[in-house]
Amino acid sequence: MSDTPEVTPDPTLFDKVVNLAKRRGFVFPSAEIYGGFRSTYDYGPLGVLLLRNVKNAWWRSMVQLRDDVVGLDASILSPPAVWAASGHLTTFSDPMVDCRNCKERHRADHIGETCPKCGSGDLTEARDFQLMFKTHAGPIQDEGSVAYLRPETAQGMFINFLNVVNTTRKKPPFGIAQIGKSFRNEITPGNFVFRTREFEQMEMEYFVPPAEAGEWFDYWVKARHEWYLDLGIPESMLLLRPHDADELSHYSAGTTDIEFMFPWGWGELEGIANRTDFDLLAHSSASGEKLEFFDQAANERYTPYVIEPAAGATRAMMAFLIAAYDEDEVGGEARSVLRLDWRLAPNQVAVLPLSKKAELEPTAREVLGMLQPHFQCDYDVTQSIGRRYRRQDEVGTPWCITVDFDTLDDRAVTVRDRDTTEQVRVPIEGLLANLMARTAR
RNA sequence: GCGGACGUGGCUCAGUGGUAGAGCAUCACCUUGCCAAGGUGAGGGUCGCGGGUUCGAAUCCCGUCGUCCGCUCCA
Repeated sequence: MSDTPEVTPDPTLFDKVVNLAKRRGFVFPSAEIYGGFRSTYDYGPLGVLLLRNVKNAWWRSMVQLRDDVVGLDASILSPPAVWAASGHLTTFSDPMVDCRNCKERHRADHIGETCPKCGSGDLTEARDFQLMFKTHAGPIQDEGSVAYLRPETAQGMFINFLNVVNTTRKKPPFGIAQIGKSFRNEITPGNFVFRTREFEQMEMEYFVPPAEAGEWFDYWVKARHEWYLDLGIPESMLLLRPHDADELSHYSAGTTDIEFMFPWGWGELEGIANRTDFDLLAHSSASGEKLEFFDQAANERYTPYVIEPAAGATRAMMAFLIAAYDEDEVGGEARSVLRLDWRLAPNQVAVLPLSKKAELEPTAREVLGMLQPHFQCDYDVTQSIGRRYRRQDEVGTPWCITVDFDTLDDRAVTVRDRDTTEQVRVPIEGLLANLMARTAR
């Protein structure tokens, strides 16, 4: 913590971004017409595009651009045996006591007969806090039908370790990547989509020979840090924070968090953990299957160590939104701009006929049809062109294409850039090439 | 789960016991035609939900749901 950069959180930013997200259709509270449902959010027309782009960027960097990582999409419902073996059934269940005097809550196993804050002995009975969502698979709700919603996607990778090894010919070092929903009964969800009970993870389990665990750990910390930088988060808003020994989770021999300067302070985006052989050994002994790798060259059998970069997709989306939020003044008027990387922007291109007059529409639709196979496009004819540029700025659209009356004669359109507001006249026939060149940065 | 604050059209808010308002936004028409122009008109709220007090409740009381802040918790 001593090397924490000198960056100050900006609490007003939280309201601005949350308000923008709601007003422009990124994120809505779930079940809003019924009064809402705590800690759940729905992703609207622009939010689903942004979130999907975040996940696609992760998948591209972790799977598509590598030959040592393969993908997986495992089930969310799973039997108790998985969570008994992983340790979650015990460590995700905390007996808690409340102090009736000062109202503080503590873990029963962390305190004695008295409340550490006020010294009172007037404590409630220990109550069990089960942090996993429990349900029943099948219509009969008895003990034999108990199932859990996964609290992390990681176990899906571990229990499919043999399946992947047997079907892909991968050898350590190699990884299995997965994006999907996880569920935790957080005691205190909050800060918008930062901590929710239902959330989306982007996790990768990288299996390595035990002797190489240290160097791969460093490799992934660096690689993941660079991913956020590459997609536009300033270095000053990111912090690499190694965990102290006493805060390590039950499976970890070492963890480094990538934290982001949220409006309320530093918050975790991603944790890179050395899970050692904890999980494979646990499932091995619980299931009776040998979750090992046989190294032909060395003629030896071993249980790989696992380096895990585990990121929150919804948190990352929020971080990109906050980092991209900007305001500037045009002609004395404040305007807000999302300076999102084009790869993340909900819409990359907006096609805007200069006027609502009918003669512009066929050409504008022709341009739209030409760009849609390559870019997510918006099409907007309502109100003045200046207002439409600003609407697009506010949701981060990098490029606007304006079709005007000259276009009908010269077959050229105006390309307007979000960040520079510069305009260039481009022939329709060269438009796609012009835009492609803008994406190559 | 505890304590505090709060909940009025899509957004920001005014209205503190007498039949719901403003600005912005949205839509239509006219006008304009490259950086939030103007005009006219329209739609939209049983005031989070439920109950109570009262002749009468957005306004007072109780409950509940949700949001924010602080605790507790946080793989």
